[in-house]
Amino acid sequence: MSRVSTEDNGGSDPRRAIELLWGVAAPARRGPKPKLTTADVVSAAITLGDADGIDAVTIRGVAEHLGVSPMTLYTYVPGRAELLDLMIDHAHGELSVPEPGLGWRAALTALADDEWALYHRHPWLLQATTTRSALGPNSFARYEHELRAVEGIGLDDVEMDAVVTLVSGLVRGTARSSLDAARLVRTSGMTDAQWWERVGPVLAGIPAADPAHYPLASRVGTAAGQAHNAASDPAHNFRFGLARVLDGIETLISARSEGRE
Amino acid sequence: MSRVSTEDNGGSDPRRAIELLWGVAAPARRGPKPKLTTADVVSAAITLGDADGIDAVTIRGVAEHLGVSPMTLYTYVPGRAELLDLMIDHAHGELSVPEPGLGWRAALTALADDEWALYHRHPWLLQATTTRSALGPNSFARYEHELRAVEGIGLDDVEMDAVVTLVSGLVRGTARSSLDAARLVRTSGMTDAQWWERVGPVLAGIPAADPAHYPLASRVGTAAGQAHNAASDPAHNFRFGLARVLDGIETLISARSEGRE
DNA sequence: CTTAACTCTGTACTGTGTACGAAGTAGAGG
DNA sequence: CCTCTACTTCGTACACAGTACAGAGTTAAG
Repeated sequence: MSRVSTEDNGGSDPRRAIELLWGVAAPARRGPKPKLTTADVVSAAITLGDADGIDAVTIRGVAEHLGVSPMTLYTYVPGRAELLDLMIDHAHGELSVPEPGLGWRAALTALADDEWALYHRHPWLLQATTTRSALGPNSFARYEHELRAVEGIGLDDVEMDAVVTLVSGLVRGTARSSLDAARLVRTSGMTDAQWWERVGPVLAGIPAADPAHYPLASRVGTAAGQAHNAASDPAHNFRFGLARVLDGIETLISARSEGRE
Repeated sequence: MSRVSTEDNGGSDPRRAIELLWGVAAPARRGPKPKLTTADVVSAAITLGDADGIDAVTIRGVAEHLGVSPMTLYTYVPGRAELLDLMIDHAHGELSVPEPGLGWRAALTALADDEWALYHRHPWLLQATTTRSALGPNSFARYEHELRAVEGIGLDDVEMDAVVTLVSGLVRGTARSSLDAARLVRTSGMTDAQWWERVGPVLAGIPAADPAHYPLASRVGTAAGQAHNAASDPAHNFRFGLARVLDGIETLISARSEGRE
């Protein structure tokens, strides 16, 4: 199956998974010396994922990369799902903390830029579901830093949570488009331009697809396409979206401070 | 593999796929009467997807549901990837057109609500990648209607495109969280509350996870959790996010009209 | 009637996660 | 030192994917 994306865990024992995330494993008291560590496995998996996407992160693949038989990995990791969770939290450890004293707008921008870059370094991050597995130390720390950026600007706790979730969601969404587009170029071997050269004529031969039926779509689509030199420009969508979202947050903050004065 | 999500096409012949999307297939001139139509296959696939997610949409499963052998489907559809594309465009046909004359804010809200509902009716939509396959008639029509909502309010073409992409991206992102959360409850058999009952004690036993290390995160996380009666509330995130985004767009529109006056 | 196009299907190949059980290793208890 | 037992490693095997291929059966065109 030519598969490409978000995968997730079934309902395995959460205890073991959390202990692995936080690195609290009682070291083995007996038996042969392990050849590997859980960290080795995670790091090999990340190498594979960076190179060829989440689908390349197979038990067999990781094992081969480590020079070990597939079943050996189950000593270090309960299963593939938990391995993905470990990869995710590990990658989030690469995120840097924004300089303090930046002001909420600059701080949120820095966080967003950093996250955007992270997803582009590790595209598989957006191919794996996070829900409920954001319980690792690095994910916790990230949330803490995001909140710090919007603390003391007149929002209540629930609003602070909503604001950082909103910004983070924007980054995830636009980065996802960006990565999907890049992957499509790779897998299809065609750039956007080449693709349209192939597809344009086919579409032109279909009466129902006449641009006259979609006047706005064809005008605006063409304009946007020319402005960006591509059918879509996720980086622009990211910057544009962030600007709008921050403006919207600003409006909220103003409303709150007016209400109090 | 316990898989859960966005999948996509490799690099198959786009011509056949587009002809299927637009329904321009030269009917067979010879041979036995087909038992099925492509529409039958698509509709069976959607039934399966609605019931059990994208992973339930297997060639074998769809074939069985239709009472034919698996290989038979390849007469109607080039492969699984193209079947997903057809499902996507078909589902987008369910979207309604907003009443005309609503004003951009109400119109965008109506579009967003409609899309939000669509994703909840057909959760598999967000498990399948759309990029470059948004070439079907219903996807085209949708883009046209979105643009109509923001026409004539002082934005240029590139901005109009960016605005509808932003709103649509917000819906996709928040809906995705919503569906991921719902699926997790289903697959794990635990509600959010039950989950935290299991996980809380484990986390409490880990020194590094001491709330004191994450003061803001624990305060705000707790507050948000209590306010929503759940660890996260995607529906609230959707409404909150949409309000912020629309405010941000309003700021842009004001800036544009001031600049021109 | 012949032929060519078309539908349908059984078999088979590759690749996946992982359950199971056997084999080997090394510290703990005596 | 010997034995036990926890531990690591790994070969085999199973269920389930997508789909390539080849053959059999069916129908309209010439």
